[in-house]
Amino acid sequence: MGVRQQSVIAVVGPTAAGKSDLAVDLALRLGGECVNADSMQLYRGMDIGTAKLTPAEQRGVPHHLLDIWDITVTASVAEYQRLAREVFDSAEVPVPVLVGGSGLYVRAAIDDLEFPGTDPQIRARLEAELDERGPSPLYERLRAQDPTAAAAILPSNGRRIVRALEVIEHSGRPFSATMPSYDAVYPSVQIGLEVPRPELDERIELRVERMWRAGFVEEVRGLLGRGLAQGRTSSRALGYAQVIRFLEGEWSEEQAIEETVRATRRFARRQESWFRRDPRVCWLPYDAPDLLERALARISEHSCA
RNA sequence: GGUCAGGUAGCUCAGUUGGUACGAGCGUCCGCCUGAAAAGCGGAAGGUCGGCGGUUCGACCCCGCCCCUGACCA
Repeated sequence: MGVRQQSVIAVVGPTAAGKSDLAVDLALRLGGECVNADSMQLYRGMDIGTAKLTPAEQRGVPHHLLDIWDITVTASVAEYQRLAREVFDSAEVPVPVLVGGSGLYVRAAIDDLEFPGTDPQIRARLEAELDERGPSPLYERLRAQDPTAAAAILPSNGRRIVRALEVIEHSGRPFSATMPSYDAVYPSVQIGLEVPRPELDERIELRVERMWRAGFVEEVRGLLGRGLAQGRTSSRALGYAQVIRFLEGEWSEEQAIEETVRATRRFARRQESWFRRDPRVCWLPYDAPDLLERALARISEHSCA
């Protein structure tokens, strides 16, 4: 991995805060290019429900890592990390503007995170066991094999227990469950967009309604014909999961809308708590009239005073 | 006007045959997060049990009156 001279600019924050637009503004001013850090916008065909910028909205700024995965493939942070770093390292991208609300993806791109590999066989076996017996026996095993990891993972979190056991078995080494410190491999300036809760909640509701008016249900119907329901990651995307339940007759359309709003708000809270934790993020009010100038100022300071 | 059902956490509702409300789901707040991360997981705060009076050592649970909601009858 190369070490850049020029910082990576990252625009982070909760969903519906206006990250994409600010990223384009920044790219235009800095002669940069956008790099997507939104796990769902990586999928081809998931446009309306992920609030993907249209070509017109991209305003001529090149966007990387959009539409690169088929909806049937399972997402992978490690794979994303490789791709993002390829872009960062490319000479043709002078100023990368990383933009997206997937916290882990942002960190995978810029920070010192190493993913210890995966083994489909082991994974499948552990997952089957989780299905049959629940997390307890798996957790007991983890406690015996890697007490440190066990201490950091809750006994009820089957998913993380499985991954820890997978890593131990696959790599022969303990699963280091401790969060790495915030060591950037790529020098970066992170701009966080801050939105007061009531406004954020309202924006989310409006955005969901706008998606429906824009033909979200039709988009999902089309994707179902291309295997959306089989996509392990894509079928669980916010809004998509809810529309699927509507189309399968389990929920009314009203219910699907309400649930999408609710789930999106919950997600936004999780995003906030993820990004809040990172001391490097420079928070700016999303509606500041001079938002762009302030963001540029932070970038040139290269710090968050 | 009468009869019946009901008024318990922000919301929808459990529950106590009288002894300090085991409440639940949702919502809210907070947190965790290394190959599914728009996923997965955890914690906390919320109630003078409609009002007033009575019976009782003691009432959210019993009695009376009142207020509100819904259904039905006139």
